[in-house]
Amino acid sequence: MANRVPLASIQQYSQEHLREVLNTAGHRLTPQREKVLSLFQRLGPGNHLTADDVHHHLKQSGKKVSLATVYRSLKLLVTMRLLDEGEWQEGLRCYELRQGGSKVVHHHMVCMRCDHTEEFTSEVITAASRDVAQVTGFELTEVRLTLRGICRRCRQRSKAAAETVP
Amino acid sequence: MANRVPLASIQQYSQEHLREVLNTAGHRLTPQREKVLSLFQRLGPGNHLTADDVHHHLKQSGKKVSLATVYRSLKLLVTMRLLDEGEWQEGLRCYELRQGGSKVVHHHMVCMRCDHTEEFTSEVITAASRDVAQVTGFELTEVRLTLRGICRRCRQRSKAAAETVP
DNA sequence: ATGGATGCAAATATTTTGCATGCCT
DNA sequence: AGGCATGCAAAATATTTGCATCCAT
Repeated sequence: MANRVPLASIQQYSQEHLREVLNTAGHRLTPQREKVLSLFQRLGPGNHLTADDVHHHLKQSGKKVSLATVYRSLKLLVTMRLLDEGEWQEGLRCYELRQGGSKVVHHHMVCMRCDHTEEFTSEVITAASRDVAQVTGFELTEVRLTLRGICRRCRQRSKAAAETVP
Repeated sequence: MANRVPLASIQQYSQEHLREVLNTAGHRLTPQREKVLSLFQRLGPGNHLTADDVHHHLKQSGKKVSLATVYRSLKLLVTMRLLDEGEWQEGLRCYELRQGGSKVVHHHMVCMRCDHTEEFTSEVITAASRDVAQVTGFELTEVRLTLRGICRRCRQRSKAAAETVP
């Protein structure tokens, strides 16, 4: 039987595609930009990295890219819609691989206690968002939903603690 | 006929209520904290201010609160659930008055061209969020949805421009 | 060739913190 | 009174920018 590769994680942009995206917008595909993006691809979708994280990861892999360039690259890759920017952990500006060009919308559920982030998709929410946008005459580019609360694991943990010390 | 006051905007916490909320959590109601919060109440809900904005506004009103204290107050008021924190304009950490203690959830629709922000509510989205949370065993505290795109006004403006120069 | 991109370091901007003093409870 | 809160200034972070040099197109 052939190896199975989860469809959802096939998100490798070919170098050619990357070059085209950048060139079309008057930018260049430099080794640094490639390194930054391929880091996100290596880690897979759902990983949230700060500029500093990216810088460290790259340094550890022996691929040195200056922090300034990391900042510039992240900003560019966001405007190129290859990455998404968000603040998932309190006060940290993070980046993640963008999923299939605004087709696959995914949302986040963040535990305020342990900071664990789960992702999910919801047709209902996407549809509802489209409706709202349409009524308002808004041309929708991006739907981002974040649920915050306490995850199952943390709830059970605190429940157990409460029962131990009644 | 008596004066009409839009119900939705009655969001003035009394000093007593404030004091109680803070004291219960072991904090104090200081003039500074009151000033910060009352600024948000003066401007009304739907206003997004950075720490620096708050500092300036207060300074202009003759009420001086040190920037450090503004930072400390904002952080505290967020944990007290009196304010909400978010990044609506690219790269700016902003705060706004929290609406009716997690009962009235409101979402944001941000125009990427003119940065104008509209707010809206959606029962469908709220309900769907609750469902997702329940299925996952997640105790939901906060639902935050942000739609990004181009607002009607900007779309019309660019359409008009396109027609002028065919 | 040539203009955008990078690295470095310096400049800015943002946020946090130590400490003496003040003031809410 | 006692301890949390403030102001100030300094420190720690985070992000941007000027400029000489490099390199993708």
